[in-house]
Amino acid sequence: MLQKYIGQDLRPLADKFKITVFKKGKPNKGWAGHVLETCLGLGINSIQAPNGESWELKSTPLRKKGEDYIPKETIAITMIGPENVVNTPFEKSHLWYKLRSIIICGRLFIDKQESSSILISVGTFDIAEKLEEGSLYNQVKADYELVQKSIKESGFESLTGKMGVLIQPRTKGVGHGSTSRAFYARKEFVKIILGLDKK
DNA sequence: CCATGATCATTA
DNA sequence: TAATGATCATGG
Repeated sequence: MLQKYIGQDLRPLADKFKITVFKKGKPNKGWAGHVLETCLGLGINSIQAPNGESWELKSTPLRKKGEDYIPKETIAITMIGPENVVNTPFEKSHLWYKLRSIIICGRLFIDKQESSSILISVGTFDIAEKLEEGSLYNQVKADYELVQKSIKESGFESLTGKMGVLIQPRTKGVGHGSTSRAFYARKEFVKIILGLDKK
C-alpha cells in the first residue's frame, strides 16, 4: 500500500517521472498527486470517478507546528451541483460518497519552491469507520444540510466559505469571472482523517 | 496568525 | 473548451 512511501521525499520522484512541478514560476498544483499515482503504477488519473470501484487520491501540504503536523490548507472534496445538492439527502450525496472512497496524503511543506517534500501520512479507507464511530458523521451531515438550507433560502450565490464546521462550501471558479463552488474539508477535518489528532 | 476568496495547470 | 482539484494572496 501507500504506507510504504511514508517518509520518502516526493520531490526527486517528480523529476524522475518527468512530472512538471513548476512552469515558468507557476506551480503545477497537481504534481504531488501525480507523483503518488505514478508510484502506484496508475499513471495520471485525474478522473472524477463518479461511479466506480475506484477511489480518489488527494494530497495536501502539512506544516510542522511544534511536535505536531498541521494541515496547511483545506482540501477540495468535490464540486457542488446546486440542483443536485438541494434534491439529494446527505446519505446519497456526492459528498458522502466521496468521503468514503478518498485517500488523502499529507506531505511536509518546506517552502513555495518545494525544495523538498516528505510524505508524512496517508489517510485510507478507515475514514468511513472514523466517521461512523463518533459524532463526526452528524457534524458533517449538519454542514451539508446547512448548505442545502442556504441554497433554498438565499440561493446558490449566497454560499460562502464561512459556512460549515468540518465541511465548507467554497468558491472555486476557473479564475476569470465564472465561479463554481466545491465542498472543502476544513483543517480540523483533515487532521482527523490523517490521524494526526490522536496519537 | 488564520481564513476566505481567487487563480492556475492539467486532463478529458 | 470547460471541468477539476491544489495552492496562492489578500483581508481581518
